[in-house]
Amino acid sequence: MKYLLAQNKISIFGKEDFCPAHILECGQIFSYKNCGDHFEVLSKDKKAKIFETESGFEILTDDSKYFENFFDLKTNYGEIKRKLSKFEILKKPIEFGYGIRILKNDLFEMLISFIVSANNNIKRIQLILGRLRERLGEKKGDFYSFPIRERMLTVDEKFFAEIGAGYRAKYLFNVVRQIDEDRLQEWQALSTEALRKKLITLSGVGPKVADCILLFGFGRGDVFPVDTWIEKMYNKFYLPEHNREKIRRNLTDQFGLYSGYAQQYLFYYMRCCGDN
DNA sequence: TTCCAGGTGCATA
DNA sequence: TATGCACATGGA
Repeated sequence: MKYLLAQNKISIFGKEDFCPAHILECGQIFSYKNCGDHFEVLSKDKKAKIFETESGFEILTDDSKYFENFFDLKTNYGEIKRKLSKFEILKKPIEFGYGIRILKNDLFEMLISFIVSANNNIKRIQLILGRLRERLGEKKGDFYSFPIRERMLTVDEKFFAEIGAGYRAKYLFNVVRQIDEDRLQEWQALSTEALRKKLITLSGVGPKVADCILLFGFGRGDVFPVDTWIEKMYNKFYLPEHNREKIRRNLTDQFGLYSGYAQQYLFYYMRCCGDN
């Protein structure tokens, strides 16, 4: 995919490997808005607006370098889709979600966001994270940044319950006392398995949340987060199985280094047209 | 009213 | 190591 980087703008040429609706609505990010004629995306303390043009898309932002990495623009998704299309089960999902790209989002934001996501629905996750930004973030013009860890250390468990986190309030209160942004960055040096083990030691982080952080933050394509939708998919298209660890092992065995990409096409397809 | 949502923690055997 | 239950909340 061709694109051009300017000071305040990224121009995307072509629409085959980049679709804002697919990228933002496939459940890997919760801080975005469909504004009708454009999308708005928030990541950390930054914002971008995406407009469709005749030849592709334009991403308007103060930090085009950040969003070049965020949207993983250097990776060739045409090639990934070609490789994965060999699997019969992925043909329709890839056709359906052709414009998906796996984001490289902020690590701390992913940690907090996916702890909130556990046993929760996407609408409510968005609501809770929006309140978190408004209450603890910094005002940046017309939006609020995602709060930094230091700011989250200043509130008690009750605060997280008040913004709607429910029983996950305790996890959030604990996890900001276990970890900081610097430590997360350092963990990038670890192997996926070692990193996964570290993440699972954190409060509110189990196998599924760890895999989401690995995929959408650390850019590890060799993980396959198994949630309720993937379990449904597996039971429909593979075998009757409710042990999520077994499902995970079988799917990572099948898709290897491309597990995370396969997972996103399948997840998006199941959520949008699970009845077909 | 009950079920479900991008599950995890903890007790028990 | 494996299984089962409790856990907030709001929409369908």
